[in-house]
This record gives sequence, structure tokens and C-alpha cells, in this order.
Amino acid sequence: MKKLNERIAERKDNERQERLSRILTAARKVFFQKGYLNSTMRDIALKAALSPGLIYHYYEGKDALYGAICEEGFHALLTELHRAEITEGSVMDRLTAVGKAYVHFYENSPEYFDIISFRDLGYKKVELPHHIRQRLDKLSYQALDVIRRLIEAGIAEKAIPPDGDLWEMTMMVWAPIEGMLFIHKRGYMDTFGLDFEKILKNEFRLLLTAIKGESRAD
Amino acid sequence: MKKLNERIAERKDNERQERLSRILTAARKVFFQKGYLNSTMRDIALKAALSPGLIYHYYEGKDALYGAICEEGFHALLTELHRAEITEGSVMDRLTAVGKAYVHFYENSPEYFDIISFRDLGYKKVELPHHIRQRLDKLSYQALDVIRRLIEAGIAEKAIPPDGDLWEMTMMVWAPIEGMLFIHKRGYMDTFGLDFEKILKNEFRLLLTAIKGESRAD
Amino acid sequence: MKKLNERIAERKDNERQERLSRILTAARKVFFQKGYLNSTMRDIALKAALSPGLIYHYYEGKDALYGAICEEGFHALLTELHRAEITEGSVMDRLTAVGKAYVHFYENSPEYFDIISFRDLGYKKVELPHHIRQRLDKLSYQALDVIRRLIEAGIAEKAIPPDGDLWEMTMMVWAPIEGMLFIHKRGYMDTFGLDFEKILKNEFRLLLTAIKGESRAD
Amino acid sequence: MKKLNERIAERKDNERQERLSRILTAARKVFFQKGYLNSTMRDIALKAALSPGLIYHYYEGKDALYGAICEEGFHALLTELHRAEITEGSVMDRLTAVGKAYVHFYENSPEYFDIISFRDLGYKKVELPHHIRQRLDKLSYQALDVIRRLIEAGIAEKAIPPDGDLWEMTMMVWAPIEGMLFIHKRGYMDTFGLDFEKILKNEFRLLLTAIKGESRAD
DNA sequence: AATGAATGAGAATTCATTCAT
DNA sequence: GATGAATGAATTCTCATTCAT
Repeated sequence: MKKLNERIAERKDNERQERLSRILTAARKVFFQKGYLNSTMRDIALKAALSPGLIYHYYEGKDALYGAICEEGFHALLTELHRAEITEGSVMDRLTAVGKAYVHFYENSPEYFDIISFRDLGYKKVELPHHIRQRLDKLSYQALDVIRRLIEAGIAEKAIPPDGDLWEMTMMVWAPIEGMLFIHKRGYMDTFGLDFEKILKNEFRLLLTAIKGESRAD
Repeated sequence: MKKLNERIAERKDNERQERLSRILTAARKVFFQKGYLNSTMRDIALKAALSPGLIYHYYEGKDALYGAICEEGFHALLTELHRAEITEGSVMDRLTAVGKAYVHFYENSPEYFDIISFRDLGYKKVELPHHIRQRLDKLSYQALDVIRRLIEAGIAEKAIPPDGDLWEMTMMVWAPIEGMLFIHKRGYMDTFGLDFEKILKNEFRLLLTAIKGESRAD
Repeated sequence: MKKLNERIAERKDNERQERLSRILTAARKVFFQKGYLNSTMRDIALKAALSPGLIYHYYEGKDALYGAICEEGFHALLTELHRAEITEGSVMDRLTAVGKAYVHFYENSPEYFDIISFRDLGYKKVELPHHIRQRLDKLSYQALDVIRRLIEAGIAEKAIPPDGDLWEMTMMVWAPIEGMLFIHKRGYMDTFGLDFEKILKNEFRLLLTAIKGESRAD
Repeated sequence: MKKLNERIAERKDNERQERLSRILTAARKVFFQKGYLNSTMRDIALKAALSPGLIYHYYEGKDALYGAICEEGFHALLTELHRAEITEGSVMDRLTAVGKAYVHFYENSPEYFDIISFRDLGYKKVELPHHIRQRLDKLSYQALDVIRRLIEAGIAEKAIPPDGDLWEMTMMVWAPIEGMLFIHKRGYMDTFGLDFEKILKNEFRLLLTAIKGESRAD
């Protein structure tokens, strides 16, 4: 039988959770709509139907709140990548699935994509506090690790030749996709009337061929 | 023999140029160091040892000044790319040279690289005035066009198979490099102790092989 | 017996009122002394011993604050006019009383008079925001309406002949007084050593005679 | 036969006149269009195709320039009034003509009217330099003097009873017209759908009757 | 006389964060 | 915990006027 203070603690904890998610939801909406700079704590507090001061009980400040949204973004991405990772099929199929999942994420959660891609890059020099950066970097690492694991599995299955460093191969797989998304984001595809999907398909094919067939001289 | 007013005009023009470059130099330093948002016109004026108001005689405002720095960056890049484009050797050599020039620019002018890559991208929602954007977009196009021309030449020389749209091929060449630079910028290479140069070399080789050998199904 | 939060709410409300009036008092002093354009928010904040930012919690901005002072002026005027309107005596007596009240207001609250007379008139092209103008226009209308009501009453009592539009008659009553005040304001009375009070008395007499006796041809 | 330096002086004088009028024309246009506050010396210089600095050779500054435009306005008004003053007909006809001329000026030169009416009134507290004010006051006096002279003539002709001070009578004639224009300017006529011309006609009739018939007690 | 570059004070407003209640 | 009032630093851009040339 629970004691009274346990129950109280429990309720408090629930309330805390509720607050956290309420604030997060509000912050997400506001940041997505207006961008980091144009969002004010007041906007967020209003959207959350809370007082501005209270947010500081739950998050250190605007930066931290922004960091939390970044984190959300990473979790959303990781969920998609992990799902793709355990797809049925060969290692190559799973690698393709992971690539497609990334593209899917890019297309369907553009705000999250932007946020996690540019979290503190660019000409703004908006810098997240150090410990927040670290958490995000760790999450970022986990995303890459999905690809690394697959390549490792591919080597184990002898579907991929074992030459070269594992991380290096990871980067080489990731780079063209990232680059393509980056190019698309800048609008060049539209400018030149290119078919994004078709290019991506070709890119994937090229990539897989390269990975499989490659034998390097290093 | 020059007339008096010619000399005066000449001197005035010189002084104007001197001012322009003085302001630009100051702005460059400040923007590079602090980023767009954290730079103030006052900072720039101070660094240039000029009154803040005077800057407005030469540039419309902070945006325009920033735009001028972006433009500088593009010109620097274009100079490098154009030099590489006319390298001695086969089309493939020249393509490689252009890629290397881009990497060189990335490594040696990281601030310019950032500025032109993220000039109004991402989560910031700070947008340059339209007419400035247009100029920059045009410069950006000129950079891409270097690659396009080389691929076109490669096809003419039958070094590259003619399948696929020209711009599409351009993007496929560009994407992996861009992606790799992007990855490097985020620091993953250092994190995993990878050798940037080596990876790039492999990347280039892969790319060239892929371009040459490819025959697509579309 | 009051509950705790009632008391708290009450106190907060009092404090809010106190702030509002503190700001208003400061603004009034500053605006009266320096005029709208030469007054700065900083002046007002300083006079109110408040931080500049706080004023924006209570008023939208400088315009709104100025609008509030205009409103005060109208309320002061309306109070005087309404009091005069219900004077003992005939309609003509009351009309005279209203006119005198206006003159009294002009003489005793010259700053308010200026502010409401020139609230956005003339060569300045500084215009108050629309919704503020509307409120002021409504108040302005209420002042005129006092005269209109009296003329209406005069017609009902057959003290004033019913020819002519009611508003037209209102204007004809108002114009000479307004004109006289305007002339006085420009200093001509002093220039020519005239007796303002005497002239006004004559003006009123003339006006009343005209109103009573008139029979127009239109 | 003119000496050389006389000719030079003459030419210089002509050029000076030309400059003055060029500047004045530009200033008039700009002030009329944008109002005093929103006009900049640069605007005026540009419109005059002159350098800003040069204006200061001809006028002390912005205020003085504005004062010169006011003066122009007075001269325009005085011209109209003087023309009306010497109309054929009785004193009363001429008085009416002068009133109508004033209204005509109000309607056809609204910018001048505003400028001379509000030259340094209102909530802005923009104050003209003293010596400029004095000139303008003198011109203003000349306008009033036209009415005064007519009333004087009327008394001489026994068309107007001689009771009361001459200036006082002038004011009493002027006030209703001024007031009516002022009311019209504020837009009340339109608000209430009144016929400005008709009201003015009635006003004039009333005024003339009052002047003629009056016998005061003072 | 003429130029126009140079000055520099100035002003409204915003907003993350704090803290008394 | 919760409130929201209070803070106050910070920033871009304008413009009358001056003055070296």
C-alpha cells in the first residue's frame, strides 16, 4: 500500500511531466513557425498557457528549450532509421531502406531536419550551451551508427568488401545523400527542373554499386 | 596633360575606393568573427575608424554590407574554380582539379565557405533583401556552371557517357563532395579520427569511376 | 469576509492602477512641456522613475500614450461642458454657459486645448494609429453633441427658430467661438491690446441674437 | 556705360536670384508633399539639383527655408485679399469679397493655408527662429489689416455703426470665418453631410447683418 | 561659390531573464 | 510551485549641419 507522500510525489511527478510536454509542444509549434530568433519566450508561454517565468523552472532558458526540440528531432529521426534498419531483406536492402528513411524524414519533417542540420552552424553563430551540444552530438552519433552497423554486417556477410575503415565507409555512404538533400534544400533541383526522386534513385544505385564492387588501393 | 578636374575626379574616386575597401575590410573581420547577428554596425564603424552614419553613404545597410561580403566569397570561389577549370590535362583531370579547388576553398576560406553555404538557409529565417539574394543566386549558379561545362566537355570528348540530363549529372558530381564537406564541418571526421584528405581522395576516385563507367536505366 | 485571492487580486489591481496613473502623470508632464515630438519614452520613464521597457506593459507605445493624454483632455472638457449643459435657466442661458465653459477650458487647460485641437492636424503629417483616432473622434463628437442637444431643446421650446439643419446650426454656433479662441491663441488680442473677455461677451451676445432672430432663406 | 565689375555684380546677382528661386521651388514641392518633419534637406537639394551644403549659403537652415515658404504663402494670400479689397461696389460688397477670397484661398491653396495657420502651433512645438517669426507675424498683420481698413471705410461711409474698437470689430468679423474653415478642415462638415458653401453663405449673411445692425452696450 | 563626404547624437522598441509575492 | 511585472541593455538607421577641398 502506497504511502501518502509517495502518492503526492507521484502526482507531482505526473504534473511535472504534463508541464514539460505542454511547454515542449508549445515551443515546437512556435520554433517551427517563426524560427529560433523570431520566437520569444512570451510566445511560447502564451501558446502553452503558462507564465513565462514558469518555463524557467523546467528549462534553463531559450537555448535549452531549443536544444530539447533538437533532441526531439533526433529521436524522431532515430526512430525512423531504426525501423528501416531491421527491415526484412539483405544488408543492401536494409542500407537502401535506411537511406530512404533519411530522405523520407527530410521530406516529411523539414522543420526537424533543418533544426538538426543547422543546429549551430551558419552565419549566425548562435551557439548552444556546451552540455546541450554534447547530448545532441551523441544523438547525432547514434544516427550515423545505424549506417556503420549495417556496413559492418555487410562485411560480415561478405556482401561488402572489407577494405577501408568502417567509419570512413560510413561517411562515404552518407555524404552523397546528405549532399543531395542539401542541394535540394537550396532549391537547385527546382531551378533546373530536375526530378528529385529520380536523381535520388540513381544516387542510391550508384552508391550501392560502388560499395559492393569497390576494391581500393588506399 | 591632365586637366584639373580630371585629377580631382580621380582623387575623389580613389578616396571612394579607399573608403569602400576600408569598410569592407572592417565588415569582413567583424562578420567573420562574430557572425551576422552578433555584429553591429557600430562594431564595424569602430573597426573602420569611421562614424556609423558614414557607412550608409556607401552601403544601404547591414544587409547590403553582408551581401557584399557574400559576393566577395563567391568571387574568391569562382576565381579558384575557374583556374582549376583550365588546368592542363583531360576532362577528368580538370574535373578532379575543380573538386579539389572546392575543397581547398573550404579548407582555406572557411568563413567565406560558411557564409556562402548558409547565406539564408536553415532555421534562422533571416532573409537578405530580394535584389541582394538575386545577385548571390546568380553567382552561385556560375559556380555550378563550371562543373556543368566540364561534364559537357567530357561528353563531347566521349570520356563521359551521354546518358542523363546534364544538370542532373552535375548535381550527382557535386552532391558527394558537398556532403563530405558538410560532414567534415560538423566535426565527425575528427571525432572518429578519420583522415579527411584520404577520404576525399577515395571519394573522387569513386566518383570518377562512377561517372565514366556508368550506363543507366533511368 | 474577503478571501485571500480576492485580496491579492485587489492589491494587484491597485498596483496596476497606481502604475498606470504614475506613467500617465509623467507622460502628461513631459508632453505638455516638450510636445509630442520632442518627448522621448526615456524622458517619460525617467520622470516616472520606471524602466523604459515597463511602459510597454501598460501602453502599446508612444502613440498610445499620447492618445491616452488626448483622451484625458477630452474627458476634462466633456466634464466641463456637461456641467454647463445642466445649468439652471433658459436654453439660452445654458448655451451661454456651455460656450463659457469652453472658453474656461481654453484658458485654464491650454495644453489640453492644444492637444485636442491639433491632435493630428496641420502640416506635420504625423498621424495617430487608426483605432486611437477613432476613439478621439468619438469623444470629439460628444463635445459637439452638447451644443446640438441644446439647440434642439431651444427649438422645442420655441426659443430658437427651427429653420436649418440641426448640425448646421451647431456649426454656426461653434465656429465664432472656435475662431475667437484661435485668434486669441495666435496672440493678436495681446498685440492689439484687446480685451479678450469683452470681445467674447460681445461675441456671445451677437451669437444669441443671431440665433434667436434669424429667419433664413437658404 | 556699365563698368566690368558692375556687369559681374549684376550677373552674380542674377545667378543668386536664380538659385534662391530654384531652392524655394524645390522646398515648396517637398514640404507640400511630405510635410515639414518628413522632408529632408537632402530631398530638397536633390529636387533642386543642388548640393545640400549649398542651400546653407542661401538659407540659414531648414527652419529658415520653411519660414520662406510660409512667407510665400502669406504673399499669395495677401495678393488675393488685396485684389478683393479693391473690388467695385459698396464697403459691404468688398468685405464680402474679402471673406470669399479667404475661403477661396483655403480651398485652392490648402497647403499654404495649413502652413500659415499652423506655422508653429500644435502639439509639435516646432518653433521657428525668432526673427523669422517676426516677419511672419508682420505679414499676418497685413492680412488682418485689410479687414480693418474696410471696416474703417464702412464707418466713414456710415454703413457700419461706429461703436466698438476697430480691431475688436475686425476680430469679430474674422473669427466666424476662421472658425468655420477650421471646423471644415477637421472634417466635421463631411461627417455630418453638411454643405460647406451653403453654411458659408449663411455665415456671411449673418455676419453682415450683425455688423450693420449692431448697436452695442459695451 | 560649390561640393558632398563626414559627423554623431539620438530614439523607439524588444525580450531573455529575474524575483518579489 | 507559479505568477507576471520589472529590468535595462542593446541596436539600426536618420539627418541637420559642418567643413575640407
